[in-house]
Amino acid sequence: MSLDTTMEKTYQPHEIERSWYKNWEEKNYFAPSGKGTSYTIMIPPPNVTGSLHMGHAFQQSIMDALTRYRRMQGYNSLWQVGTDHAGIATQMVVERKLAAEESKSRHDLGRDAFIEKVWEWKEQSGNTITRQMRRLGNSVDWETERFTMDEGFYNAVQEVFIRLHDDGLIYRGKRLVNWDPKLHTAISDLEVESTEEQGSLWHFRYPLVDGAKTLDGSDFIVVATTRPETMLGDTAVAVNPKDERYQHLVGQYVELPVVGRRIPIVADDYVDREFGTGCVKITPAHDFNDYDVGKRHQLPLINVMTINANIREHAEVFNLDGTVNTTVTNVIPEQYHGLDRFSARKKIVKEFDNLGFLEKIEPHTLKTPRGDRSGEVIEPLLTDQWFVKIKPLAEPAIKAVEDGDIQFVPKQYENMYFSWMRDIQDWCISRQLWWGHRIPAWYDNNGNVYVGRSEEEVRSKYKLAADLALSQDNDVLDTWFSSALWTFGTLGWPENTARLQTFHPTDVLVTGFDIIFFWVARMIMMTMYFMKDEQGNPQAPFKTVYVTGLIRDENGQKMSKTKGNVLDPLDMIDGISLKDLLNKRTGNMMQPQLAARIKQSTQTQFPEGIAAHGTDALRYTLFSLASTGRDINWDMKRLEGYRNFCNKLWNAARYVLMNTEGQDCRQNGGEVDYSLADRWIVSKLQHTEKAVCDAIESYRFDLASQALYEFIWNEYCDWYLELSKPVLWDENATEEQLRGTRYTLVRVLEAILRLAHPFMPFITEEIWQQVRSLAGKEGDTIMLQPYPACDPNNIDEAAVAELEWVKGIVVAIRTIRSEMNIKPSAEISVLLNNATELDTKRLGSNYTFLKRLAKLADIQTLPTGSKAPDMVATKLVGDLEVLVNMTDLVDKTAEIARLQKEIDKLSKEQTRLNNKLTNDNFISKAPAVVVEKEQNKLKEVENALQKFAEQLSKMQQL
RNA sequence: GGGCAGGUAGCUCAGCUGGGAGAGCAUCGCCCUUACAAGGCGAGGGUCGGGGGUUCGAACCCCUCCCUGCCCACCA
Repeated sequence: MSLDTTMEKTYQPHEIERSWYKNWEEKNYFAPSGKGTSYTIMIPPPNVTGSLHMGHAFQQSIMDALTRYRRMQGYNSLWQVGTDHAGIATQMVVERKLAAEESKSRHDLGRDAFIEKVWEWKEQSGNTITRQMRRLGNSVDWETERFTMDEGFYNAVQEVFIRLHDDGLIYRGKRLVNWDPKLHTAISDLEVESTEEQGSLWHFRYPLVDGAKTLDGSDFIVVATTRPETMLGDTAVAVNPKDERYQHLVGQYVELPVVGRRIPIVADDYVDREFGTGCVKITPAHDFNDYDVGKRHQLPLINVMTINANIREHAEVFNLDGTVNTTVTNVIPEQYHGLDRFSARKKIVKEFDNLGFLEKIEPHTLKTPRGDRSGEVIEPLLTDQWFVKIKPLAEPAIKAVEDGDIQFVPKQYENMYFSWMRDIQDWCISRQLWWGHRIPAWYDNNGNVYVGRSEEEVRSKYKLAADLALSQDNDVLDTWFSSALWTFGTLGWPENTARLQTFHPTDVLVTGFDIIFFWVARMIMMTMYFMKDEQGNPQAPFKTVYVTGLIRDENGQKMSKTKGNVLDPLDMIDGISLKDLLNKRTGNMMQPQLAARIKQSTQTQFPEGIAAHGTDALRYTLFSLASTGRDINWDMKRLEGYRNFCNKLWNAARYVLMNTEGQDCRQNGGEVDYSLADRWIVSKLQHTEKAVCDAIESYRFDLASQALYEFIWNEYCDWYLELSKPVLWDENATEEQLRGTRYTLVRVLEAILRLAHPFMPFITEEIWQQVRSLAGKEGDTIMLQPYPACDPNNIDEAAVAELEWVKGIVVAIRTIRSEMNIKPSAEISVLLNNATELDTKRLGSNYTFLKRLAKLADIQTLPTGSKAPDMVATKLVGDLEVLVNMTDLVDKTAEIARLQKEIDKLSKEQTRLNNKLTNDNFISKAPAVVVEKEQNKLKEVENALQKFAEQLSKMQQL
């Protein structure tokens, strides 16, 4: 063996990873080959100004493994990369920066200058995430990188908007929408999160007029509300039509206190008789349910709030069709003007109290709607917005999943998809932001709307006079509107490009369950509307949606900045000092008061900071934890374990190189004489190849990584490398034997590298480069080598059985050694009793293996008729008795205890089997094979028991 | 209120269409054996959330309850 290999003693990932990625990218290996069947994955575009978190690392590792796997299998593989402009999120970041650095708001700059700032920020920070993606080893096609606001996407977005509008599927109207008073924009239903909060239920008296009385003679009715301030906009009180208490009052009026407006009492099924008082104040302009009630009863809409959710000086009054209502008074008492919602609430409650109209206040838990970005309480507000009429788009999208054209993995997410899609509401797509795709619509001074690509096109399309003044809509589109076009927009649509024809529809979408509605569903709808196959049928954007779980911290908590438990994937790759980690976790916090606790928990958990583990270890950990659909509780110990695994593979390669470099590994052919171990490991490799491929095809990356791990560590390293030593170090070995073992060592290692490459791209490439020529392979990179496939012809079941026999004996002897406290250095002799002809034959051909692996002075069969020595320790391998000679090492008590333990275990098993086999029902009803199996087991157990019992009594007599 | 997922060793999780439970880490021994101490060899540890049912046989199928997490929904 030569020790002059160039490999370091431990695996040092950092430099290797950097240089290989650079090499791959420069050589353009990530680009589709242009040959073979196409395979496409579209990356979920991360926020352009964002940075990589564990969720990205997880999903991208999976996409990379799939892409590398298919690429190696010869598919024309495209992993499309790109980033998202992320409207609200990006705009907020830049606004915050602007406020912090220049104490300016976006309004101080004005729209054009602000947008320019965002572009600057995008240029400046936009490559953070792409740089991080390179560190992960992602084999994305960088040459065709896209951005959701690049020129091509701009065209696609306009085209989609205009066509949907012209097809009657986009409309504009004054509607009640979810309004974020902090961000000053409408948001969609999906961007509203409801949280359970403690509030009150206020009971207000509304005086009846025209002499009306309740059944018990009161001249007022009592309404219950959680939002007193909206009473300024009440336009009715509703009761249930079946409610005997109030039936007679339907059609009567109350006079709204504070405001003095006469409003009707109406009957509506919406009202629950059991809740509150059974009387509900109706405020159609500030509550979604009330809006619907208002529609049914032709009530006017009175908006009492500004876009800041402050009380207006004059209410805006509208009819249901959005026209201005001039008959209802718009007066709001002066003392409320300009108050925010919550101050107004207090003041109104106080006023009711003063008037004697406050019946009572009950504590009440309610669901408060909050904006997912701002955290602000959302206010239903009447505004002019653009909507997509979604039902016609949803129908084919539902059918595609029903028919199995699109499959979710795991399947249970289909239910989630269906339940949302079947009850889908029109999609509000306009946002009152500046950063995004501006809506391609123009208005004249009379409020007429013209939709088109440009002012010029609009003028000609609608045949407008040249002097008609037009101005473009100020709003931008919901970010998800453009990302919904991702699968085809990135491929050149609306042009019918070659890329579009080759790579669409795509194969699999890998994403988190949290954006199934936001993105996946909308992508399916949009794609199916715009993309058609040759027969004109709608095309699905992808065949499979692989839904990943969330990565949580070791306690199952969601990782978040405020909890201070965020782990940066790059820190696990490159390592980070405690000091830097603390800075990262406590610096720039929105709630600085949390810093102390975060500091403490971080110090406890990472007293030394985080060590560098390398990309491959990180990736392998992610794969091993990726059982479908489950959230992952991150475990640093697992990461360490897989770092060790990388090192194991590295050292196995070192061993192989030490023993093969400069030697004949049959690169040029030649006769070979394969050892049992050679034939065994090649057979095991076939099984592993099948297991790994099957697991990848079914998206079970945990099973794939486990099969690979077990093969490499427990079979190749633990047994095969050890078994190769007696051959390689045997002075009497023939050239054919040496060649056979070296050949097998190298070839199996080379296959392992290819098999593992999709999971651990860097270490496999590095080692592969060194074994390539020894393994007789051509090619510049492992990336483009064929993926190993199981060949049943290479499976030698007889060799597998025989090697299992060898392992059985070796393990039996090791166990005796350990339990009898025999020094590892002591060479012992072993006898095999009760040996069959086959045992004897196997012993003959595996003598040197056994001697070396069990560290024996000698091993032989006990000749028939001769008596075994008295002082032996016994173990059974099937019917074969393994006897370790203890004459010089006697510890009678230990052996008696050991035998007793064996007997106890066997007795239990015997009882169990006996019970089963004396049960007539079992004998008569269980399948014959099962009965036979159990009978054989019992025979074996009884046999073993007898032998141990004999041995025990012998020992006791000594 | 409706729906989904999960509860298996101290921890994190596997367990394919029912035939007495596995891995990694942790723990406990023994070893610096010439690829690897980021290692080697061996050992201990589980009433598979509770209860009931189907079955010769249940971690797995059915019913029921308990706990955890998530999604959806208008109770003012």
